[in-house]
Amino acid sequence: MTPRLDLRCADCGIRHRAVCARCDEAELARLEEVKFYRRYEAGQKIVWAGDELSFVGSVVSGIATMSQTLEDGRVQMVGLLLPSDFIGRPGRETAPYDVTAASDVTLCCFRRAPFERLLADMPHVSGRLLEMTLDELDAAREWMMVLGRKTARERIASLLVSVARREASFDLMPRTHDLRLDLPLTREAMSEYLGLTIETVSRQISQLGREGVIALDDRRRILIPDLDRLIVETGDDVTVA
Amino acid sequence: MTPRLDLRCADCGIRHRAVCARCDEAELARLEEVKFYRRYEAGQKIVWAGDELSFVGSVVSGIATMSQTLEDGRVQMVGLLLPSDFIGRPGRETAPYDVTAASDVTLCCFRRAPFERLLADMPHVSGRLLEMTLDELDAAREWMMVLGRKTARERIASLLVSVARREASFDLMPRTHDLRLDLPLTREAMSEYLGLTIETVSRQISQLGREGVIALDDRRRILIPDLDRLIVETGDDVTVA
DNA sequence: CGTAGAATTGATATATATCAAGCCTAGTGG
DNA sequence: CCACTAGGCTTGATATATATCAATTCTACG
Repeated sequence: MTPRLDLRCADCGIRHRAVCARCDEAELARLEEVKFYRRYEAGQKIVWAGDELSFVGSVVSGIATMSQTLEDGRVQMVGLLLPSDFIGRPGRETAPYDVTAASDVTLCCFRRAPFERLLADMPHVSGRLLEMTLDELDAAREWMMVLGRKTARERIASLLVSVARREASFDLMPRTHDLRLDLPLTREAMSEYLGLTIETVSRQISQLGREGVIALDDRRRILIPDLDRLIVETGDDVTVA
Repeated sequence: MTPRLDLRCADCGIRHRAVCARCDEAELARLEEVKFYRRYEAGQKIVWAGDELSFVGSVVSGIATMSQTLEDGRVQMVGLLLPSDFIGRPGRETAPYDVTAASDVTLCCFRRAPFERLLADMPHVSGRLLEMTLDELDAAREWMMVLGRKTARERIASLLVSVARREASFDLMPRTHDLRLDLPLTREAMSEYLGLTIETVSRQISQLGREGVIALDDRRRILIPDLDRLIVETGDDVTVA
């Protein structure tokens, strides 16, 4: 599970989903020359909002969160960074958000300036980055619906389903039985993502548990006996989803 | 104010902000060959969610809204499209959201397939599109904070400030006196954007009026005597903003 | 002038926040 | 090995912001 720090691109788990997904051998070799890995322990800050962003990179393993804080301390998570997701933005010097490791995290990094130069003459990278950015934009908009219009229960269900979907698309095996979700988020992190308080998150999770929609293994491990049932609880249009 | 439908790119008001912003003469000529204009009246649907998206394009004048609807009718706006904003996404065949003209709208359009081909060999366009998409992503994330954590009053203030900022950056003249905002949105449209009900929007606007933070001209025309005061009401960190 | 949609305003209901207490669980040190 | 602790979580009681329901009032338009 823990990738070695001298991982070759060819052996990389996110090879086919990250910014480098469309690169050929020669292009990979070029990236390989300048990439470097970084590791963070659960809880560590990866980027501070407002600081200079000296590097960009992809999440290789683990989960990180992006969040924004108002003066008075209110916090809103604006993104959940799963393996293959990209951190940082070309053409911007300071980070707009805090990025924090929710679990142990490994990043595959590039110094920002050289990466921007690569972008200019590797359309396979810039094209993939555009595609990923458009996907993120869709995800952000879906989340606007969650935050603006959904009930607490629907928000919890939406979070679980969206993570379940991402995990499922990773290990493509057709799951015959219960989906077991590893969600390394504290109730506090969930509340920050969902625009709720810890207490409301806790109550709704308990409630869904009591009703058998989900089952709680460990406090951070959730069992989904019937994904379709959970999807109904998201409030989304089932036909589209 | 109303652009002629045979507008030349060189005379176009959004020339320096839209996807074509970085194009040189030769590139513009190429776009000019395939572009076409469309006009919509206030209230008209421009795109239906789920339908095939046969074209992409830029807002030349007017305001449009992007929104998403749940089965049970709950609506959330996920974007406000002002002049120079781009509609549609290369590499996707069906529209994920409804797009509606809030005022009379003129679009500068391209058929999707040819546009995608252009993208491939005009890095000035694809690069600019990436940049615009990253900006939209930031805007969507800022809105997640609004929807997840801000009070009704702060939401109203945030909407007004964000539109005021966009307008101000258009006519760059240093405003010496009151900012006059033309906001062609019904209370319903605002409530859909803000994740509130019409009644709450109305009450908060009245309240801000009573306190002199804003003044109401016409029902759709708002006067901002002191932008800094309004910014305080957004709850945002003033030092950053 | 009359009508319809938009907006305002008031009374009340309700979902979620807030305040508060106690309970797990993993890790620590005696 | 076993208290002991601290952080995370759960649960309960109450407060509150916003939704909901309902009645007017505006405004534009035929």
